[in-house]
Amino acid sequence: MSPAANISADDARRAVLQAADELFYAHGIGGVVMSDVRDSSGVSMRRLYAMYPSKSELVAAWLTDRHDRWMTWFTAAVERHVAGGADPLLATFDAIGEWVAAPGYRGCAFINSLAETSELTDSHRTIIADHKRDLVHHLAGLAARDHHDAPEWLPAALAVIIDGAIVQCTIFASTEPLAAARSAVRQLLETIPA
Amino acid sequence: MSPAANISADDARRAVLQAADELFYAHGIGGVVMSDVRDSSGVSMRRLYAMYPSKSELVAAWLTDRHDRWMTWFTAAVERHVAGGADPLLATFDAIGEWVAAPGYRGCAFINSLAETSELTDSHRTIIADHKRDLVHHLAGLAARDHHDAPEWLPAALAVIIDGAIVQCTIFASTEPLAAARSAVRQLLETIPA
DNA sequence: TTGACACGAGAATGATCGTTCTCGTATCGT
DNA sequence: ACGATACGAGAACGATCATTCTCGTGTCAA
Repeated sequence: MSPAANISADDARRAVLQAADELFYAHGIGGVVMSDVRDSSGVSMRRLYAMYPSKSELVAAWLTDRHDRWMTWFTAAVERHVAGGADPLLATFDAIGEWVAAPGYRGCAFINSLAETSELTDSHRTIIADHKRDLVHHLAGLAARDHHDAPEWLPAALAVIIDGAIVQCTIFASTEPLAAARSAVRQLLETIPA
Repeated sequence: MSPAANISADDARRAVLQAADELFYAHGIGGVVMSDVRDSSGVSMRRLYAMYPSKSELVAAWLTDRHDRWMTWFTAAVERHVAGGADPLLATFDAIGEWVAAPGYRGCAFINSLAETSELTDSHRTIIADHKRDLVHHLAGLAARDHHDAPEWLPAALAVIIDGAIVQCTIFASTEPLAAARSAVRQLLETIPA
Protein backbone atom coordinates (compact mmCIF):
# COMPACT_ATOMS: atom_id res chain seq x y z
CA MET A 1 0.00 0.00 0.00
CA SER A 2 1.12 3.53 -0.62
CA PRO A 3 3.38 4.77 2.17
CA ALA A 4 1.94 8.11 3.15
CA ALA A 5 -1.34 8.20 1.27
CA ASN A 6 -4.28 9.20 3.39
CA ILE A 7 -6.59 6.98 1.38
CA SER A 8 -6.12 4.07 -1.00
CA ALA A 9 -5.67 4.51 -4.70
CA ASP A 10 -9.10 3.02 -5.31
CA ASP A 11 -10.78 5.32 -2.85
CA ALA A 12 -9.02 8.30 -4.35
CA ARG A 13 -10.15 7.33 -7.84
CA ARG A 14 -13.71 6.91 -6.67
CA ALA A 15 -13.66 10.26 -4.90
CA VAL A 16 -12.28 12.00 -7.96
CA LEU A 17 -14.83 10.45 -10.32
CA GLN A 18 -17.68 11.31 -8.01
CA ALA A 19 -16.52 14.90 -7.65
CA ALA A 20 -15.97 15.13 -11.40
CA ASP A 21 -19.48 13.89 -12.03
CA GLU A 22 -21.15 16.33 -9.71
CA LEU A 23 -19.11 19.27 -10.92
CA PHE A 24 -18.99 18.63 -14.66
CA TYR A 25 -22.67 17.75 -14.83
CA ALA A 26 -23.77 20.77 -12.83
CA HIS A 27 -21.46 23.41 -14.32
CA GLY A 28 -20.24 22.03 -17.61
CA ILE A 29 -16.67 21.12 -18.42
CA GLY A 30 -15.57 24.70 -18.97
CA GLY A 31 -17.21 25.78 -15.75
CA VAL A 32 -15.07 23.51 -13.59
CA VAL A 33 -11.44 24.17 -12.74
CA MET A 34 -9.07 21.51 -11.55
CA SER A 35 -8.86 22.97 -8.07
CA ASP A 36 -12.63 22.54 -7.78
CA VAL A 37 -12.12 18.84 -8.35
CA ARG A 38 -9.40 18.80 -5.72
CA ASP A 39 -11.52 20.66 -3.19
CA SER A 40 -14.59 18.55 -3.82
CA SER A 41 -12.81 15.19 -3.85
CA GLY A 42 -10.21 15.89 -1.17
CA VAL A 43 -7.55 14.44 -3.46
CA SER A 44 -4.46 16.59 -3.80
CA MET A 45 -3.33 18.12 -7.07
CA ARG A 46 -0.35 15.86 -7.03
CA ARG A 47 -2.41 12.65 -6.86
CA LEU A 48 -5.02 14.05 -9.22
CA TYR A 49 -2.42 14.63 -11.93
CA ALA A 50 -0.77 11.30 -11.15
CA MET A 51 -4.09 9.60 -11.85
CA TYR A 52 -5.17 11.71 -14.82
CA PRO A 53 -2.31 13.55 -16.52
CA SER A 54 -4.58 16.29 -17.84
CA LYS A 55 -8.04 17.73 -17.48
CA SER A 56 -8.86 16.26 -20.86
CA GLU A 57 -8.09 12.74 -19.63
CA LEU A 58 -10.16 13.32 -16.52
CA VAL A 59 -13.05 14.37 -18.73
CA ALA A 60 -12.67 11.19 -20.78
CA ALA A 61 -12.66 9.07 -17.62
CA TRP A 62 -15.72 10.91 -16.36
CA LEU A 63 -17.65 10.35 -19.61
CA THR A 64 -16.77 6.67 -19.64
CA ASP A 65 -17.76 6.25 -16.01
CA ARG A 66 -20.97 8.19 -16.48
CA HIS A 67 -21.91 6.06 -19.46
CA ASP A 68 -21.62 2.92 -17.37
CA ARG A 69 -23.60 4.29 -14.48
CA TRP A 70 -26.29 5.92 -16.59
CA MET A 71 -26.93 2.82 -18.66
CA THR A 72 -27.11 0.71 -15.53
CA TRP A 73 -29.59 3.10 -13.96
CA PHE A 74 -31.66 3.40 -17.12
CA THR A 75 -31.87 -0.34 -17.65
CA ALA A 76 -32.97 -0.93 -14.09
CA ALA A 77 -35.50 1.91 -14.13
CA VAL A 78 -37.08 0.66 -17.35
CA GLU A 79 -37.33 -2.89 -15.99
CA ARG A 80 -38.95 -1.56 -12.86
CA HIS A 81 -41.68 0.07 -14.93
CA VAL A 82 -42.03 -2.98 -17.12
CA ALA A 83 -42.53 -5.08 -14.01
CA GLY A 84 -45.36 -2.70 -13.16
CA GLY A 85 -47.06 -3.63 -16.39
CA ALA A 86 -45.85 -0.98 -18.84
CA ASP A 87 -44.96 -1.66 -22.45
CA PRO A 88 -41.15 -1.81 -22.52
CA LEU A 89 -40.87 1.01 -25.02
CA LEU A 90 -43.25 3.30 -23.18
CA ALA A 91 -41.49 2.40 -19.95
CA THR A 92 -38.44 4.24 -21.26
CA PHE A 93 -40.41 7.46 -21.04
CA ASP A 94 -41.45 6.67 -17.50
CA ALA A 95 -37.82 6.12 -16.57
CA ILE A 96 -36.74 9.39 -18.20
CA GLY A 97 -39.62 11.04 -16.36
CA GLU A 98 -38.11 10.08 -13.01
CA TRP A 99 -34.79 11.53 -14.06
CA VAL A 100 -36.18 14.80 -15.39
CA ALA A 101 -38.10 15.39 -12.20
CA ALA A 102 -35.11 14.69 -9.96
CA PRO A 103 -33.42 17.67 -8.31
CA GLY A 104 -30.30 18.84 -10.11
CA TYR A 105 -31.51 17.59 -13.48
CA ARG A 106 -29.63 19.39 -16.21
CA GLY A 107 -30.19 17.29 -19.33
CA CYS A 108 -27.94 14.70 -20.89
CA ALA A 109 -24.30 15.03 -19.87
CA PHE A 110 -23.19 13.72 -23.26
CA ILE A 111 -25.28 16.13 -25.29
CA ASN A 112 -24.18 18.97 -23.04
CA SER A 113 -20.53 18.04 -23.32
CA LEU A 114 -20.69 17.80 -27.09
CA ALA A 115 -21.78 21.42 -27.19
CA GLU A 116 -18.60 22.54 -25.43
CA THR A 117 -16.57 22.25 -28.58
CA SER A 118 -13.52 24.01 -27.31
CA GLU A 119 -13.09 21.52 -24.47
CA LEU A 120 -13.40 18.37 -26.56
CA THR A 121 -11.10 16.09 -28.47
CA ASP A 122 -12.03 13.42 -30.96
CA SER A 123 -11.70 10.74 -28.34
CA HIS A 124 -14.34 12.49 -26.24
CA ARG A 125 -16.60 12.67 -29.26
CA THR A 126 -16.15 8.95 -29.78
CA ILE A 127 -17.22 8.20 -26.23
CA ILE A 128 -20.29 10.38 -26.69
CA ALA A 129 -21.31 8.75 -29.97
CA ASP A 130 -20.74 5.30 -28.49
CA HIS A 131 -23.01 6.20 -25.59
CA LYS A 132 -25.84 7.08 -27.95
CA ARG A 133 -25.18 4.00 -30.05
CA ASP A 134 -25.57 1.90 -26.93
CA LEU A 135 -28.84 3.61 -26.18
CA VAL A 136 -30.18 2.79 -29.64
CA HIS A 137 -28.98 -0.77 -29.22
CA HIS A 138 -30.73 -1.09 -25.89
CA LEU A 139 -33.94 0.31 -27.36
CA ALA A 140 -33.72 -2.21 -30.17
CA GLY A 141 -33.58 -4.96 -27.55
CA LEU A 142 -36.66 -3.58 -25.82
CA ALA A 143 -38.52 -3.28 -29.12
CA ALA A 144 -37.75 -6.87 -29.97
CA ARG A 145 -39.49 -8.05 -26.82
CA ASP A 146 -43.05 -6.92 -27.52
CA HIS A 147 -43.00 -5.61 -31.06
CA HIS A 148 -41.49 -8.37 -33.06
CA ASP A 149 -42.32 -6.91 -36.45
CA ALA A 150 -41.48 -3.30 -35.72
CA PRO A 151 -40.00 -1.34 -38.62
CA GLU A 152 -36.25 -1.05 -38.78
CA TRP A 153 -36.30 2.64 -38.05
CA LEU A 154 -38.15 2.31 -34.74
CA PRO A 155 -35.19 2.11 -32.32
CA ALA A 156 -33.41 5.03 -33.96
CA ALA A 157 -36.62 7.06 -33.96
CA LEU A 158 -37.23 6.32 -30.30
CA ALA A 159 -33.70 7.40 -29.44
CA VAL A 160 -34.30 10.66 -31.31
CA ILE A 161 -37.55 11.23 -29.42
CA ILE A 162 -36.00 10.42 -26.05
CA ASP A 163 -33.08 12.77 -26.66
CA GLY A 164 -35.41 15.48 -27.86
CA ALA A 165 -37.47 15.13 -24.70
CA ILE A 166 -34.37 15.21 -22.51
CA VAL A 167 -33.27 18.42 -24.21
CA GLN A 168 -36.61 20.19 -24.23
CA CYS A 169 -37.37 19.32 -20.62
CA THR A 170 -34.11 21.06 -19.80
CA ILE A 171 -34.86 24.12 -21.90
CA PHE A 172 -38.36 24.57 -20.52
CA ALA A 173 -37.60 23.29 -17.03
CA SER A 174 -40.75 21.21 -17.37
CA THR A 175 -41.83 17.63 -17.90
CA GLU A 176 -44.46 18.66 -20.42
CA PRO A 177 -42.35 17.95 -23.53
CA LEU A 178 -41.76 14.44 -22.22
CA ALA A 179 -45.50 13.91 -21.75
CA ALA A 180 -46.21 15.08 -25.30
CA ALA A 181 -43.50 12.80 -26.65
CA ARG A 182 -44.89 9.88 -24.70
CA SER A 183 -48.36 10.51 -26.10
CA ALA A 184 -46.99 10.53 -29.61
CA VAL A 185 -45.08 7.29 -29.07
CA ARG A 186 -48.09 5.59 -27.54
CA GLN A 187 -50.17 6.49 -30.55
CA LEU A 188 -47.38 5.40 -32.87
CA LEU A 189 -46.97 2.04 -31.14
CA GLU A 190 -50.67 1.30 -31.59
CA THR A 191 -50.05 1.20 -35.32
CA ILE A 192 -47.21 -1.27 -34.99
CA PRO A 193 -47.98 -4.99 -34.95
CA ALA A 194 -46.97 -6.75 -31.75
CA MET B 1 -22.20 60.41 -39.11
CA SER B 2 -19.40 59.47 -36.81
CA PRO B 3 -16.37 61.67 -37.36
CA ALA B 4 -13.49 59.28 -37.82
CA ALA B 5 -15.22 55.91 -38.14
CA ASN B 6 -14.04 53.79 -41.01
CA ILE B 7 -17.49 52.33 -41.43
CA SER B 8 -20.97 53.34 -40.33
CA ALA B 9 -22.46 52.24 -37.05
CA ASP B 10 -24.91 50.01 -38.91
CA ASP B 11 -22.20 48.35 -40.93
CA ALA B 12 -20.12 47.81 -37.81
CA ARG B 13 -23.06 46.23 -36.03
CA ARG B 14 -23.73 43.95 -38.97
CA ALA B 15 -20.07 42.94 -39.18
CA VAL B 16 -19.94 42.17 -35.47
CA LEU B 17 -23.11 40.10 -35.51
CA GLN B 18 -21.95 38.15 -38.53
CA ALA B 19 -18.56 37.46 -36.97
CA ALA B 20 -20.22 36.53 -33.70
CA ASP B 21 -22.51 34.10 -35.47
CA GLU B 22 -19.75 32.33 -37.34
CA LEU B 23 -17.49 32.14 -34.32
CA PHE B 24 -19.97 31.30 -31.56
CA TYR B 25 -21.74 28.70 -33.67
CA ALA B 26 -18.55 27.01 -34.79
CA HIS B 27 -16.59 27.09 -31.53
CA GLY B 28 -19.13 27.65 -28.79
CA ILE B 29 -19.32 30.70 -26.57
CA GLY B 30 -16.45 29.65 -24.35
CA GLY B 31 -14.32 28.87 -27.37
CA VAL B 32 -14.41 32.43 -28.67
CA VAL B 33 -12.47 35.33 -27.19
CA MET B 34 -13.34 38.93 -27.77
CA SER B 35 -10.27 39.55 -29.87
CA ASP B 36 -11.46 36.82 -32.23
CA VAL B 37 -14.60 38.85 -32.77
CA ARG B 38 -12.51 41.94 -33.38
CA ASP B 39 -10.23 40.17 -35.84
CA SER B 40 -13.09 38.51 -37.69
CA SER B 41 -15.32 41.58 -37.87
CA GLY B 42 -12.64 44.22 -38.34
CA VAL B 43 -14.31 46.30 -35.65
CA SER B 44 -11.94 47.62 -33.02
CA MET B 45 -12.15 46.68 -29.35
CA ARG B 46 -13.18 50.20 -28.58
CA ARG B 47 -16.19 50.17 -30.88
CA LEU B 48 -17.02 46.60 -29.96
CA TYR B 49 -17.31 47.52 -26.29
CA ALA B 50 -19.11 50.75 -27.15
CA MET B 51 -21.74 48.65 -28.94
CA TYR B 52 -21.93 45.77 -26.47
CA PRO B 53 -20.57 46.60 -23.02
CA SER B 54 -19.67 42.99 -22.26
CA LYS B 55 -19.25 39.62 -23.89
CA SER B 56 -22.45 38.55 -22.19
CA GLU B 57 -24.42 41.30 -23.94
CA LEU B 58 -22.85 40.39 -27.26
CA VAL B 59 -23.94 36.80 -26.70
CA ALA B 60 -27.49 37.98 -25.97
CA ALA B 61 -27.52 40.08 -29.14
CA TRP B 62 -26.18 37.13 -31.11
CA LEU B 63 -28.88 34.77 -29.80
CA THR B 64 -31.63 37.26 -30.56
CA ASP B 65 -30.30 37.88 -34.04
CA ARG B 66 -29.86 34.19 -34.71
CA HIS B 67 -33.40 33.49 -33.61
CA ASP B 68 -34.75 35.96 -36.14
CA ARG B 69 -32.64 34.66 -38.97
CA TRP B 70 -33.19 30.99 -38.20
CA MET B 71 -36.95 31.30 -37.97
CA THR B 72 -37.02 33.23 -41.22
CA TRP B 73 -34.93 30.62 -42.94
CA PHE B 74 -36.93 27.73 -41.48
CA THR B 75 -40.28 29.22 -42.42
CA ALA B 76 -39.15 29.80 -45.98
CA ALA B 77 -37.58 26.36 -46.33
CA VAL B 78 -40.71 24.64 -45.08
CA GLU B 79 -42.91 26.62 -47.45
CA ARG B 80 -40.63 25.72 -50.31
CA HIS B 81 -41.15 22.03 -49.59
CA VAL B 82 -44.87 22.52 -49.09
CA ALA B 83 -45.03 24.18 -52.48
CA GLY B 84 -43.44 21.02 -53.84
CA GLY B 85 -46.38 19.02 -52.54
CA ALA B 86 -45.21 17.87 -49.11
CA ASP B 87 -47.40 17.71 -46.04
CA PRO B 88 -46.54 20.83 -44.03
CA LEU B 89 -45.52 18.84 -40.98
CA LEU B 90 -43.34 16.42 -42.91
CA ALA B 91 -41.89 19.36 -44.79
CA THR B 92 -40.28 20.48 -41.54
CA PHE B 93 -38.10 17.38 -41.68
CA ASP B 94 -37.13 18.13 -45.26
CA ALA B 95 -36.12 21.63 -44.24
CA ILE B 96 -34.05 20.35 -41.32
CA GLY B 97 -32.52 17.84 -43.72
CA GLU B 98 -31.11 20.66 -45.84
CA TRP B 99 -29.60 22.26 -42.78
CA VAL B 100 -28.07 19.10 -41.38
CA ALA B 101 -26.41 18.35 -44.69
CA ALA B 102 -24.98 21.83 -45.09
CA PRO B 103 -21.25 22.28 -44.47
CA GLY B 104 -20.41 23.60 -41.03
CA TYR B 105 -23.55 22.12 -39.46
CA ARG B 106 -23.05 21.84 -35.74
CA GLY B 107 -26.53 21.37 -34.31
CA CYS B 108 -28.83 23.93 -32.77
CA ALA B 109 -27.06 27.04 -31.52
CA PHE B 110 -29.60 27.44 -28.74
CA ILE B 111 -29.31 23.90 -27.45
CA ASN B 112 -25.54 24.14 -27.67
CA SER B 113 -25.44 27.45 -25.83
CA LEU B 114 -27.68 26.18 -23.07
CA ALA B 115 -25.11 23.49 -22.33
CA GLU B 116 -22.43 26.11 -21.66
CA THR B 117 -23.80 26.81 -18.22
CA SER B 118 -20.88 28.82 -17.01
CA GLU B 119 -21.26 31.36 -19.82
CA LEU B 120 -24.98 31.95 -19.44
CA THR B 121 -27.20 34.28 -17.50
CA ASP B 122 -30.92 34.01 -16.94
CA SER B 123 -31.59 36.45 -19.72
CA HIS B 124 -29.78 34.17 -22.16
CA ARG B 125 -31.86 31.27 -20.93
CA THR B 126 -35.00 33.27 -21.53
CA ILE B 127 -34.01 33.96 -25.12
CA ILE B 128 -33.33 30.26 -25.65
CA ALA B 129 -36.64 29.13 -24.18
CA ASP B 130 -38.48 31.78 -26.20
CA HIS B 131 -36.84 30.49 -29.36
CA LYS B 132 -38.13 26.99 -28.72
CA ARG B 133 -41.55 28.32 -27.76
CA ASP B 134 -41.69 30.10 -31.11
CA LEU B 135 -40.80 26.86 -32.86
CA VAL B 136 -43.66 25.03 -31.13
CA HIS B 137 -45.98 27.88 -32.02
CA HIS B 138 -44.94 27.75 -35.65
CA LEU B 139 -45.45 23.98 -35.73
CA ALA B 140 -48.93 24.44 -34.27
CA GLY B 141 -49.71 26.78 -37.16
CA LEU B 142 -48.52 24.20 -39.67
CA ALA B 143 -50.52 21.45 -37.98
CA ALA B 144 -53.66 23.55 -38.12
CA ARG B 145 -53.39 23.81 -41.88
CA ASP B 146 -53.82 20.16 -42.85
CA HIS B 147 -54.64 18.35 -39.62
CA HIS B 148 -57.51 20.26 -38.20
CA ASP B 149 -58.35 17.74 -35.51
CA ALA B 150 -54.84 16.88 -34.41
CA PRO B 151 -54.39 16.13 -30.71
CA GLU B 152 -53.22 18.97 -28.51
CA TRP B 153 -49.88 17.38 -27.87
CA LEU B 154 -48.90 17.14 -31.52
CA PRO B 155 -46.97 20.43 -31.92
CA ALA B 156 -45.01 19.89 -28.71
CA ALA B 157 -44.25 16.31 -29.72
CA LEU B 158 -43.07 17.40 -33.15
CA ALA B 159 -40.80 19.99 -31.59
CA VAL B 160 -39.32 17.30 -29.37
CA ILE B 161 -38.74 15.03 -32.35
CA ILE B 162 -37.19 17.80 -34.44
CA ASP B 163 -34.84 18.80 -31.63
CA GLY B 164 -33.90 15.19 -31.03
CA ALA B 165 -33.08 14.76 -34.69
CA ILE B 166 -31.02 17.96 -34.73
CA VAL B 167 -29.04 16.71 -31.75
CA GLN B 168 -28.52 13.15 -32.92
CA CYS B 169 -27.51 14.17 -36.42
CA THR B 170 -24.80 16.22 -34.75
CA ILE B 171 -23.65 13.40 -32.50
CA PHE B 172 -23.51 10.82 -35.27
CA ALA B 173 -22.49 13.25 -38.02
CA SER B 174 -25.18 11.61 -40.10
CA THR B 175 -28.65 12.32 -41.47
CA GLU B 176 -29.86 8.85 -40.55
CA PRO B 177 -31.51 9.86 -37.24
CA LEU B 178 -33.48 12.49 -39.13
CA ALA B 179 -34.67 9.91 -41.65
CA ALA B 180 -35.78 7.55 -38.87
CA ALA B 181 -37.61 10.39 -37.15
CA ARG B 182 -39.31 11.36 -40.38
CA SER B 183 -40.48 7.80 -40.91
CA ALA B 184 -41.95 7.72 -37.44
CA VAL B 185 -43.75 11.02 -37.94
CA ARG B 186 -45.10 9.95 -41.30
CA GLN B 187 -46.54 6.82 -39.74
CA LEU B 188 -47.89 8.82 -36.82
CA LEU B 189 -49.58 11.37 -39.07
CA GLU B 190 -51.41 8.62 -40.93
CA THR B 191 -53.32 7.90 -37.74
CA ILE B 192 -54.36 11.52 -37.33
CA PRO B 193 -57.55 12.71 -39.03
CA ALA B 194 -57.01 15.46 -41.59
C1' DT C 1 17.46 5.83 14.80
C1' DT C 2 18.44 7.02 10.11
C1' DG C 3 18.22 7.81 5.29
C1' DA C 4 15.40 7.35 1.16
C1' DC C 5 11.16 8.20 -0.36
C1' DA C 6 6.15 9.29 -1.27
C1' DC C 7 3.01 12.34 -0.06
C1' DG C 8 -0.09 16.81 0.87
C1' DA C 9 -0.47 21.68 0.96
C1' DG C 10 -0.28 25.17 -1.59
C1' DA C 11 2.86 28.57 -3.96
C1' DA C 12 4.82 29.41 -8.49
C1' DT C 13 4.64 29.56 -13.53
C1' DG C 14 3.27 30.81 -17.88
C1' DA C 15 -0.62 31.25 -20.69
C1' DT C 16 -5.11 33.16 -21.71
C1' DC C 17 -9.02 36.22 -21.18
C1' DG C 18 -12.31 40.12 -20.47
C1' DT C 19 -11.97 44.72 -20.16
C1' DT C 20 -9.78 49.27 -20.00
C1' DC C 21 -6.38 52.61 -21.11
C1' DT C 22 -2.87 55.28 -23.86
C1' DC C 23 -1.34 57.48 -27.64
C1' DG C 24 -0.99 59.06 -32.15
C1' DT C 25 -3.92 60.39 -35.98
C1' DA C 26 -7.66 61.88 -38.76
C1' DT C 27 -11.87 64.65 -38.90
C1' DC C 28 -15.04 68.37 -37.98
C1' DG C 29 -16.73 73.04 -37.02
C1' DT C 30 -15.11 77.44 -37.10
C1' DA D 1 -5.35 76.58 -40.23
C1' DC D 2 -6.64 75.14 -35.16
C1' DG D 3 -8.48 73.18 -31.12
C1' DA D 4 -11.65 69.72 -29.60
C1' DT D 5 -12.95 65.31 -30.31
C1' DA D 6 -13.71 60.45 -31.76
C1' DC D 7 -11.37 56.88 -33.38
C1' DG D 8 -8.08 52.56 -34.25
C1' DA D 9 -4.19 49.94 -32.85
C1' DG D 10 -2.68 47.57 -29.59
C1' DA D 11 -0.46 47.67 -24.94
C1' DA D 12 -1.74 47.18 -20.22
C1' DC D 13 -4.23 45.30 -16.24
C1' DG D 14 -6.02 42.11 -13.13
C1' DA D 15 -8.17 37.80 -12.90
C1' DT D 16 -8.30 32.97 -13.82
C1' DC D 17 -6.59 28.55 -15.27
C1' DA D 18 -3.92 24.16 -16.24
C1' DT D 19 0.02 22.39 -14.80
C1' DT D 20 4.37 21.99 -12.19
C1' DC D 21 7.37 22.67 -8.39
C1' DT D 22 8.95 23.28 -3.52
C1' DC D 23 9.11 22.20 0.97
C1' DG D 24 8.08 20.16 5.19
C1' DT D 25 6.24 15.84 7.11
C1' DG D 26 5.21 11.18 7.93
C1' DT D 27 6.50 6.31 6.70
C1' DC D 28 9.19 2.41 5.66
C1' DA D 29 13.27 -0.85 5.58
C1' DA D 30 17.43 -1.68 7.84
